[in-house]
Amino acid sequence: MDRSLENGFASPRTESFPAGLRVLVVDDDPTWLKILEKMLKRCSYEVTTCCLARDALDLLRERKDGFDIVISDVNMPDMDGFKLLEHVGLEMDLPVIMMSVDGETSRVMKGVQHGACDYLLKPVRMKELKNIWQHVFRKKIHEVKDIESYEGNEDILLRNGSDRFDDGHFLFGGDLSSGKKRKETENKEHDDQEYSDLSSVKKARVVWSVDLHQKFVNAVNQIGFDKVGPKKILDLMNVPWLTRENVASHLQKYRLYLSRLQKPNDPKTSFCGIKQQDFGQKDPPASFAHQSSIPVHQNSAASCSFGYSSNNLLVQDAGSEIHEGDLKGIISFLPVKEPRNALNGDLPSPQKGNGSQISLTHSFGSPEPDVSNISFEATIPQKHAWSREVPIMQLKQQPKQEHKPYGYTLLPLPSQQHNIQAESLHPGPSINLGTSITERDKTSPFEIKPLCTEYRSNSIKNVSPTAHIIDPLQAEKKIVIPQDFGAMSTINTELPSMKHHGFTQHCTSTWESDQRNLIPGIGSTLFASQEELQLNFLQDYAFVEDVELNNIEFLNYQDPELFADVPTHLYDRLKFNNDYLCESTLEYPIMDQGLFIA
DNA sequence: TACCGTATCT
DNA sequence: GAGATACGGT
Repeated sequence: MDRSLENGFASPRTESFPAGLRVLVVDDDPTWLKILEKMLKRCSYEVTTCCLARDALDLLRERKDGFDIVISDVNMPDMDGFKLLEHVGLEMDLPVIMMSVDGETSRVMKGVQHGACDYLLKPVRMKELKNIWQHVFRKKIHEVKDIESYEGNEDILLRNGSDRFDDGHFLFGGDLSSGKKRKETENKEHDDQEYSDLSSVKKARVVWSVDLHQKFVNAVNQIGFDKVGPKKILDLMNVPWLTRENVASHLQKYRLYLSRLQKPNDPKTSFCGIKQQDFGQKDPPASFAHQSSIPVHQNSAASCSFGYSSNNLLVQDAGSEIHEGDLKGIISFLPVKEPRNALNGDLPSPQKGNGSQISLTHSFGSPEPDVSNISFEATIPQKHAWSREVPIMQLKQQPKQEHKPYGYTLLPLPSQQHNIQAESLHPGPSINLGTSITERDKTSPFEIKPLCTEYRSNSIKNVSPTAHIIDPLQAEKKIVIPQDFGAMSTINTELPSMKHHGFTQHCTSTWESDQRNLIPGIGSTLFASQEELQLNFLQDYAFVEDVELNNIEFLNYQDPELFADVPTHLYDRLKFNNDYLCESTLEYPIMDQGLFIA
C-alpha cells in the first residue's frame, strides 16, 4: 500500500500535486489544442499536445509512463477517439478523458463503454480541467486495491463498509465536475454494468480541514460577510478540487453555526454572554465587545484565555486573518471525546452541572505517546458559564449583515488565576470601550473587565496594530493575543512564562509541505512562518475529536512521503499519525480557526 | 443559465 | 453532525 501509493504517480511528484500532472491532449483542432493547453497550464499541469491520434498513440508508446492522463477529442480524422481510447486503455492503462462539442448520449455512453473516465463537453470549463487529477488519483488507488490483498487491508481500507476505498479515507469519489454532467454520466453507466464502478463511485466527501477552513474564512473575510457567495469564496480560495457546491454546503453550515451562536436563550449560543438582542442577525457581533474571565483548571496550572473578535475589523491582510473561524475554534473545544488526561472526567457539556468542563485532549498515535498528548481542561461554573449578562460594548454600527464573523483566541495566561478569558476584541479607534458590569458578574468567577485600548504588556513587542490587551489591570500578566499573526512569533519568544505554567503544547503538522516546513521530532518545532505556526495550532485543536480513531486506523501511514502527493482533503484523517511534536509557549490563535463544531 | 439559499438526505 | 444533493427562487 505504502509503496504502491508512493509510486502511484509516474511523474516525479512533489508535494505540489496535482501540479505537474502530465497531460496529453489530443485534438485535431489546433485552436482547441491551444486553448486546452493554456487552460491546463493554468492548472499547473504539464501539457503535451498532439493533433493526430496516431501521433498521440506513438508518443504514448514511446514515452511509457510519460503521462498521467490523456484528454482526447472524439472526432479526429486519422483515428476515432474511441479507438485511441481503446488503445490507451489496453496498452498504457491511463485514464482517458473524452471530449466533444456535443453531449449526445450515445456518444457519451460509447466513451464510457470504451473506458473513458470522463466525458467533457466543449467548451471545457476550467473547473473540469482542474479536477482531472482525480482520475489519475483514483486510478492509482484502484490499482493499489487490486494489487493488495483484501485481507491485509480490509481493516484499513474498508472502514466505511461498502464505501471501501473509493469513499473511504481518501474520500475520493468519481467525477467531481459539474453535477449535471455527473448525473448524465451516471445515467449512462446504469446501462452498462461493466462500467458500473464509475457510477458507484461516490462523489468525494470534502473534509473541511482546518487549513481548508482557514482558506474559507480568509475568503469570506476578503469578500465581506454580507457579500459572500459560494462562487466568490470558491474563486478566492483557489483550491482546484473544491466545487462551488462544497463551498455552498460549508457556507450553509457555517452560517447556521453563527446564527446558532447568536440565539439568546441557548447556552451554547450565548457564548460568553453574547446577547441576541444586542447583535441580532441584523446587528452583527462585530458591534460589541466584551470580555469575561473564568477560573479554569488546567492540566498544570496553566491559564488560558479565549477571546473572540469581530473579524472584519481585525483584518490586516488576507494571509493573516482570523475571523469567522475564530468563533468556531472555541466551540470545537467543547465537545471533546475520549479525554485522556486524568483530569478529564465525563466531559459534560459546558452547560451541564455546576462545573462544566472544556476539555481538549490531543492524543495522537505518535511514536511518542507520552508526549503527544495535549490536554486542556477548563472547569466553568455553570451558573456563570456563558452568562448572558456579560455586558456588551456597542461599537460602531455595522452594515446590515446576516451573520457576523467573530473569533476566539485561546491563550495561555501566565497567571495563577487560570482564567479563560472570553473577550471580544475590537481594535481600532471606533471602539467604544465602555462597559458595564453587573453585580453578579463582579462577584462571579467570571470577571468582567473593560477593554483597554492601550497596549500595556511589556512582554509583547512588535505587536501589530490589531493586537489587544483587554485587561488593563492585569496587562502585565495576561496576554491577549493579537489577531494579527504578524505578531505571533514575537509573542512566542516573549512569553516564556507560559511554558513554566505547564502550558506546553504539542503540535502536529500535516504534510501539506507546500505550506509547511516543520521539523519533525520532539521538542521545539521551527515554523517557517507565522502562518505556519498558526496553522499548526489550528490543526491541533480542530482535529481533537478524530485523532484517536485515526491513529488506530492509519498506523500504516506514518510515512509523510506517502501522502505528499495527495490532496489535503484526501488525507486529512491520515496526517495526524505523524506527530511532529513541538513544545511551544505560544498562545492559541488556532482557536480562531477551528472548525465550527457547535 | 448561473448562482444562491434552504431543505433534506446520506 | 458534516457534507452532499435537490430544488425553488432570483
